[in-house]
Amino acid sequence: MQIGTVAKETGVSIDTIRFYEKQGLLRRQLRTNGGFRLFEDGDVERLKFIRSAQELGFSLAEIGELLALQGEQVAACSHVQELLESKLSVVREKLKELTKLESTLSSSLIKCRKQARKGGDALLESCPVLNGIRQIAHRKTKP
Amino acid sequence: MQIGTVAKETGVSIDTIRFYEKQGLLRRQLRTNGGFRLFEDGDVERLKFIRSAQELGFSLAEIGELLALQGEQVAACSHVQELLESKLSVVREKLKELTKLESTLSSSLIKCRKQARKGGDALLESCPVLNGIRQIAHRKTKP
DNA sequence: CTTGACTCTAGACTAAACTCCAGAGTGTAT
DNA sequence: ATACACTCTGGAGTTTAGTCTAGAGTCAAG
Repeated sequence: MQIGTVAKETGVSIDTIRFYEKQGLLRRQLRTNGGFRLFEDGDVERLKFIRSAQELGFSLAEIGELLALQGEQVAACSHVQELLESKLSVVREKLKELTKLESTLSSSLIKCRKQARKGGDALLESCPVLNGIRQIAHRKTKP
Repeated sequence: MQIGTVAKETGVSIDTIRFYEKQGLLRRQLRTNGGFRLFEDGDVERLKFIRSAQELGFSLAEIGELLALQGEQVAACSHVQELLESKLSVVREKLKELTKLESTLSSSLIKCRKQARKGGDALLESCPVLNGIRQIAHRKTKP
């Protein structure tokens, strides 16, 4: 498979694929005699993994670590265990924050819809969401 | 109030305040004869609003929209609603994937602990996972 | 009036994560 | 064997959200 095909298959641009290779997220590829990179299915998987980890808010550097952890062989090594533990706590922290955010947003949305159904009666300062954010800003008044 | 005071009060740096002004998130401030910016309580509120909206995952551009909407009560709500809806769906998608990752990582960790209890800590040097991470770390050691 | 803390501007710089480009070479269908 | 799509490299440019700098000016106190 050459780079254009991989790009189409993963939705990751050619430039980005080369960039990832440079960053060490993909191994240096096999090449044709002429120097064209040759990819296999594993590389496509890897790219997809990178993309989804990214959507979860991991940086490329972190994804590099995660990729290293993806190896099946969970080694008998306490350092690895530590690493897993810290990654996991990061993930759980993110989960918590996102959950909080989800509920804030969805309750705002409910208020917003309610307001919309009421029609244009309450004009002044009527958007509950904006008011809500204002309140948050106010609550956090700290030195 | 001058800029340093506002910075202290909001936790937003002086540079950042000037940057926000340039970006149109704060109005062009009144000035002293000498050209020093003069701020009022409203500006502090606005900055706090910006900060909390940011924590909810809004970009500065989006925050600019939110701020602009504060004047026009009627149109505001429906536009805010749109923003909210799209934010919310992104957040929910992330939550789903993060949950998946959480379970992957935690099951790896369980395997890892099991292995550790079997007493295989001797092979620290040959741990493939660590080596992988070391390589990345090495790459990142820049001149 | 001088000091010292503060502020001004324009513009350069940073980090991450791409994205684009020129100019050259490669692969393949006809 | 030539056209044409594809790929190569190194390096420059982009975006977001700031951060930093130099060199000049301002303000309040002593």
